Amino acid sequence: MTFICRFAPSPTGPLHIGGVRTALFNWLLAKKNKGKFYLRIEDTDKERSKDEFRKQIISSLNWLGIKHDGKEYIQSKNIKKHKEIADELIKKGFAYYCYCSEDEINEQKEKCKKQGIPYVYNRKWRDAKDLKIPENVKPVVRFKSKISGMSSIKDLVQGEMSLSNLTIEDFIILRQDNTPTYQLSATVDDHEMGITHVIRGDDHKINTFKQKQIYSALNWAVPEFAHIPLIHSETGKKLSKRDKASTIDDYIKTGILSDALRNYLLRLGWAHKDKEIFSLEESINLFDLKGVGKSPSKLDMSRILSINEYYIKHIEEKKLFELLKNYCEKFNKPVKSSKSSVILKSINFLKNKAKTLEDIYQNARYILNDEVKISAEDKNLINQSSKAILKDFLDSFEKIKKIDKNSLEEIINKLIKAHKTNFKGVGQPLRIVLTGSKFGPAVYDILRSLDKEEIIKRLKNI
RNA sequence: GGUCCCAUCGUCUAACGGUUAGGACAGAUGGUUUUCAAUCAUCUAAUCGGGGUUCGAUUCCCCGUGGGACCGCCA
Repeated sequence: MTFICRFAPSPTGPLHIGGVRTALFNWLLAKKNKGKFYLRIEDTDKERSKDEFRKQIISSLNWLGIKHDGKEYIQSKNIKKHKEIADELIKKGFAYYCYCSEDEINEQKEKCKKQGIPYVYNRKWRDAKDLKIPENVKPVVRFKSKISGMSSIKDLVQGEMSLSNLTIEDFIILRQDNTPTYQLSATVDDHEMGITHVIRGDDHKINTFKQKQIYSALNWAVPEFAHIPLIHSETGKKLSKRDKASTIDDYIKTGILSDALRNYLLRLGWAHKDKEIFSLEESINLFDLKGVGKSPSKLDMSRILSINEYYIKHIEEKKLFELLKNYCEKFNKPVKSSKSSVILKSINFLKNKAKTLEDIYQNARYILNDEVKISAEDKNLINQSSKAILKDFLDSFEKIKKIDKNSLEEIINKLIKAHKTNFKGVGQPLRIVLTGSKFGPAVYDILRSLDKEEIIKRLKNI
């Protein structure tokens, strides 16, 4: 069996992390089964669709490593076909013109509200042979939805879902301005693209019942559906664009690695035994719909950071350096080319206490900046005796020929004895003077990553 | 409100109807290192409630409770 999957976002806003996960699951399923993964831009809402969002969606997907097969489908280009299908449905008696004005509909809704009963369009024009067609109303086209019995769908994630057909109204497939609605366009396009598996958010469950009726009216093969639970924000609500960390760009800016985010998203609502870390290859091989849970899951930033930390520590250092360089360039954090080689050489310890690329950058600032700024608070930590230690250090340091662990250890151990202190007594003031911070890489690492003159300069600065 | 769906540590989740209910993140404690946010070790912590079915229920069924989604001429 061939698997043809798709991701069909509308370019009405930046892609958020829930959408990314939907795309990922579709892509994984396609790759696993050596099928196809298509991208369809659903841009039929002309008012809200923006080309910049289309671009943002594609670049977000690419950043995660998700590439669609073939060229992207632009839904609006297929409108003519959608209309033809609407006509066909009318001819075959599966759809009809409805001349109810918007006022009339609103009236109905009001009435229902007052009576406390749920609104469903009253199907006034469904079989209206004797009704007089009003001249001043442009009609919409409605699909003749089933009015009796039950429908059920075997969902690959949700299992059996069923509902009474009466709860589905005669939904609109062609608007007053003769443009197709989502229910029609998506169904026609999925059919034309030969989609075999639709993985989408479970907010589409009801749509599936509607769309399935269109499939059967047209005698089209119905694809398999898998409705995955939505991702909730940390506060437990539906993820919205207002949530801070909701778009891919937010994560890129934080300094999250794409492999880490892919791994996190994969494990959110899906599991394979006790396994936590999945390489790209393992993701593809091990992913299955059976492992997807039915309940919504909350976003957990500390977990994202933790997985990110893992990837930072485990990927090849050269690659990490490239990622860091790109990150700094993108976010306007200057890295002089003269410092580049030092950073590359030092990345093995700069990454040590870092959860994000931003953290690595912060750890590297003492290399990148020529001026060391020491906060007043840290300056207070350097008292008179610390100054004496630093001075003695400088004297001995200037004399050594080669900066290596042995020579440095010798100096520092002598100082510890001479000043009757411990390593901290020497190490902390040294770190503050050299980096401007109490925290950071090991003192020996710092000393070996800076030029001798630079160290002397900084030591004299106190 | 109507319809549909869901329910295991704080979070993500594992567990052919039989496990001391497991792992990871977070949290706590302790060790180590050179400051620590690194590292190692240990610990705390869950089957929403009530009924069934069964020798036995986290697992199956019903009811309740809680949460979510949908209810657009948006997608």
